[in-house]
Amino acid sequence: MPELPEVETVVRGLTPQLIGKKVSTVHVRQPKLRWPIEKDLPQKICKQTILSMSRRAKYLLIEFKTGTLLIHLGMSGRLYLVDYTKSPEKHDHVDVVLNDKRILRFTDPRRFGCMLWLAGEINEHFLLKNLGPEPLSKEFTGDYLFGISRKRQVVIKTFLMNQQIVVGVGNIYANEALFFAKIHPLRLADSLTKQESQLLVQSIKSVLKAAIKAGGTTLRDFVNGDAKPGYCKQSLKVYGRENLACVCCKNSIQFERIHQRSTFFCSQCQQ
DNA sequence: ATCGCCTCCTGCGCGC
DNA sequence: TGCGCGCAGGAGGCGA
Repeated sequence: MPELPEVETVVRGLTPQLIGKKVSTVHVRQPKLRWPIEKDLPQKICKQTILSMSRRAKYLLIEFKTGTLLIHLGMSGRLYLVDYTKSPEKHDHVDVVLNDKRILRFTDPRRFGCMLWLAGEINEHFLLKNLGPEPLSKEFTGDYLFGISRKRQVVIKTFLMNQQIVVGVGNIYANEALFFAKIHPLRLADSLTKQESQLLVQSIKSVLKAAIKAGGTTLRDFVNGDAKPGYCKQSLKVYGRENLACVCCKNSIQFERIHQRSTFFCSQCQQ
């Protein structure tokens, strides 16, 4: 489900609901996630008050006085509030029960997500310390992308999805941003000109901003915290549109698997 | 240091 | 209707 816009949507939806709430109890039904949930995680956050909530890359961060709860939604994770009377279903792995009789519930069928307790300086944590800049920040510029891509012999699409280069760009938005920038996904990172780098960075920013504005992209059954369907499949210009007409030149959209990931592009528009 | 491949896991849609 | 197969929004780890 989640790339940056989806995670951002979840954070924005949940933050006002969670700030100031106190954790009553925590139920961990399935600790086997991407990294196992530590046995003492419940006691770390019980009786503590949620101070704030934020996002770094595709990680959700819930801050308490003594540390931070870090959550990643993986491919299929969801984090949402339910009434405490709603009984858990098959993939509802963690319930954080709040003092207002609501439950912050973590559901993740594929279990590629994670939930970790970080004490102290979070940016030193191994999952966070090597992350690249936020795509919507002022540090992410055409000059930056141009510089960091020199001598890099990886195809540009894979390069964009490398979280050490820039965070938050997943498979859908990598496809979309390359289409907007008219850059072929199989180009080597090193081959981009400065001008193309500028255009690509602008494309990434505008694609992500539009998706955030719409509340994330809905594929299959994803709904955000308010149960709004969000940015829809119809807004995507290339992703999932194999053999359909390019919105720009009417040529048919190509499909290719690049590094095990579905890639869609217009071979006429994207050079 | 960089790159490519494999892996974790379940659900779903498709073809037979 | 049921079965087997391949694929799905992520990303760390390993060997070359």
